[in-house]
Amino acid sequence: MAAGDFESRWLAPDVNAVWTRFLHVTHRLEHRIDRRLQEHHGITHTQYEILVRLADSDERALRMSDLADRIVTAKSAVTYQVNKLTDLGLVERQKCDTDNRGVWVKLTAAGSERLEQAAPCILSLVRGLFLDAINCDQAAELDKLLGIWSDNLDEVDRDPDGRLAPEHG
Amino acid sequence: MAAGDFESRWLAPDVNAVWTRFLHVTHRLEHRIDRRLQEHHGITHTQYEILVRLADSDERALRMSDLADRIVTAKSAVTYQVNKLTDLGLVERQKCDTDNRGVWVKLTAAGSERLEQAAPCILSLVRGLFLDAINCDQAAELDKLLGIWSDNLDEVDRDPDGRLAPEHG
DNA sequence: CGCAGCTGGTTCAATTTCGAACAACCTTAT
DNA sequence: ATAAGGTTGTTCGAAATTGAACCAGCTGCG
Repeated sequence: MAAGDFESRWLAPDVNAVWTRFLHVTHRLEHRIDRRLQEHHGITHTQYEILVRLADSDERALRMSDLADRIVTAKSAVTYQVNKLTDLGLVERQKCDTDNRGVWVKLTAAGSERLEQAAPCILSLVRGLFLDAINCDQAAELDKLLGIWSDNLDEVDRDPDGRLAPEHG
Repeated sequence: MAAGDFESRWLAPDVNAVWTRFLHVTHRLEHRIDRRLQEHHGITHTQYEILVRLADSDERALRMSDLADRIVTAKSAVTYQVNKLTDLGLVERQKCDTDNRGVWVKLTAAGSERLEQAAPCILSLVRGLFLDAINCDQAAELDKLLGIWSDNLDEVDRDPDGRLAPEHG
């Protein structure tokens, strides 16, 4: 088997190591944040992310689908979690005047408060684990990489099985 | 509120953006790989990862706990998935002679074959999405970052709530 | 030896996620 | 107007994940 042949079906060992490590680290990060959040603040990482996205938005409200896009889950999962958060009083649904199908999910005062309680704890964790390790240049570099990956994902979303663009065509 | 005060509780906007983007991209990647794997090869990403870890190991076998560490899930999830893979004939359990509690999970010929079928499909996706975007220097840089993050995670695992080392102590 | 404590793996109930199916509503074209 | 096609959000059943409880076997110390 030719070297190029090998390369085309498998990954070079070092590159493979980076990928494996990437998966491993992202999973561990996710896991650790989730655990900290649940133990100290009684909410899931998903729920926390919903609160954050809402707080970051104009009017502190977002549409269900918009939320689903931002936290990258199925719509049904958003319905499920918004129900939970509503029960907790951290979030409320409001009718959408311009679209009768639509629902605005809005952060309540209690939700805002809960977020402000939880955020420092999580942000210090994220800083300690993730951000303190990189300087400005590296952050910029990483951001650039993330941008490219994101664009690539957009492209794959348009053409999930890569039929349209066969090898640099 | 002083600027430093703000900084200590929240993240600077640009750094925050990197973190948000990181979460978003990693979730999308995960999601896309999972989907491709299920549609084309009828196995989950978790299951695929198990096969990969086994294939990468001496004797093409690993202990249950070892597997749990490598794919970063609860032990019970490994039990569940190994049962599924056993039903599919892709994996088999073997007694451990040195420890009667222990179980070796071993890749079967069928498992090996299935992995060889699925791998190119996934690797080309990973390449296209992730790896082609980075050159050697960037890969090295990323690997270094991942190493630091991993070390930080090790440290947090030893001291989950950061009581022992209060602020650069 | 014998017993306390630890580790490896499974079982179980509870939680979360997913995708498909669905109903309601918007949009566009004719 | 109206019919076709796309969106929005919910419901539902199936699958996956988790942590706690548990048993069995190892380890170390008296």
